[in-house]
Amino acid sequence: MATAYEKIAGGLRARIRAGELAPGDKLPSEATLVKESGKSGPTVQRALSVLQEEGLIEKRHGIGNFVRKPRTKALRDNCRHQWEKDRARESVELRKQTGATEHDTGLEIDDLVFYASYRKTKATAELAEVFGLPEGTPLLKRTYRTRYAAETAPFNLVTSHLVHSMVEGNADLLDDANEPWPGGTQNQLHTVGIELDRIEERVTARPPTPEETEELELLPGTSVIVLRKISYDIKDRVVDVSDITLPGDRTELLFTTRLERW
Amino acid sequence: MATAYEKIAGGLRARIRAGELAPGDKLPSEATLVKESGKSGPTVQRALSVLQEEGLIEKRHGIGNFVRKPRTKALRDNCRHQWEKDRARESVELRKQTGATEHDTGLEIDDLVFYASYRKTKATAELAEVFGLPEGTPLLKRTYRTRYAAETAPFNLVTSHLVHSMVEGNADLLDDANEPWPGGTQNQLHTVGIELDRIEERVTARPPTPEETEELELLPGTSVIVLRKISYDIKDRVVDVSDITLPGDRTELLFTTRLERW
DNA sequence: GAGTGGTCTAGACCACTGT
DNA sequence: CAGTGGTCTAGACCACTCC
Repeated sequence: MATAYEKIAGGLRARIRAGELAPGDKLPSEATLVKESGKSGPTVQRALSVLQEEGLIEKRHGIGNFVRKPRTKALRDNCRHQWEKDRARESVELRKQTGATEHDTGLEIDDLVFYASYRKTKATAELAEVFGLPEGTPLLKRTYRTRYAAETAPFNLVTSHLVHSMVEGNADLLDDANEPWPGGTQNQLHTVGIELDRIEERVTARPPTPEETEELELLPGTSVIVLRKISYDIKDRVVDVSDITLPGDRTELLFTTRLERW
Repeated sequence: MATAYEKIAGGLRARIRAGELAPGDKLPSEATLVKESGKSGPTVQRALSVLQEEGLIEKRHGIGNFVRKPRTKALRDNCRHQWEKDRARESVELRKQTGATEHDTGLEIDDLVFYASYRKTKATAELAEVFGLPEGTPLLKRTYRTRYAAETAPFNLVTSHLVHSMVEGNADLLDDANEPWPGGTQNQLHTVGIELDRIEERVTARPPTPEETEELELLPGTSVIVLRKISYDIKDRVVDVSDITLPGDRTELLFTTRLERW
């Protein structure tokens, strides 16, 4: 401790936490901080980049440094799975009205823009183990991007894997032109006689890769939530393995665990 | 784009991803990189600090820079709640054997070291809203640290809030000297006639604060998972609000959602 | 053009690690 | 002590934003 840049960063951090510098406020210019601290430009910049990595400030080139505002978080509720299951056997008309994402966000379907792309692949060793199938088993790999119509960045990156032999009975399921599919994956599986029993979701967090930063338009000082979702059918087979990347500053996951009564 | 430090970082990142530099391997020394790149020392250092923030490398002062190894993750399974509820009415002897944490990690109770500290506080505006009670309502604030006996850093930071008037009927519940309490919070609540109906867990992620980095002994380039756990009793009252901070590189949360049959 | 942040250098000096 | 990374400077020059 007590390096020059840590002192400068610590002073500013204290002022931000005390509310003296409120979210949205402009920090003193770097030139000012150089004068006040008596340290060099690069040292002041280092202090500021520490605060940026902590997610406390946002640097805007040519404008100034600002206290970062908390972003409103989109909720992703695990009741979405039961909700989607309930609708999987409804009529097309009803299913067309809204999907699970709209259910979470409370938005109309027109507020969302949706991209999907399918590809046939073979199971890697890692995926084969999760599916409990031999390496090289044909899979259908599906990638999705969903974003608000009003924004440019998607709010998640999704890669889903289905077992090819389980879904090839319905040729419509192999063509990404049919996305967005009314009723979602659970309805798609229903068309080939698959009913889900449970969904496992494994959650962890890490700093974003440069590619994720790019695609999700993340600011420096943001983490990503990484979610692996595994769907089991009523015969206890793994039918879908999805990897989902979510921006940590814009996402909140909600899981409700109901307990049996005494 | 295509700045000097980005090029150097990009080259090393590519070599790491290709496996040419495997986890645990030592990177070329900074002096070597200066020669190879023809750039200055600080520029090379900047490239390396980018990779550090991404969690790709680990800097060891006086030794070298190394490709970071993935850490083994402790699993936190939401079935722990039902498991804890089932044990809440068992005998003391049985409850003493293991707690929910041991259940998750598969460890013996002697492998864990446990700290707890209680304090009486008043509800802030934010907590009051979650509890659905007036601001200033007396609460029992409990902070916990749990760590492996073999390690120095705790694997989580927990702050739990109970409504004081709900638990003061049993004086033992107000004294942190009684921790670790066999059977955990659900048994504690059982002693004052409270049965839980469900648990809501809200999960998000962000970079750690300096204090969290310190307490959890996090390396630069690590995120934290922030979990707010809200416990509802069978009368639909909020009885516990806990905030839990977990290291992103050592933790995996597992949530299983069971679906109703058609 | 004035103001602000971003990149980069060349080199000094300090601190930690292992022999 | 040699090797390696960490901090810091003084100043040059570039890039973006706003007026």
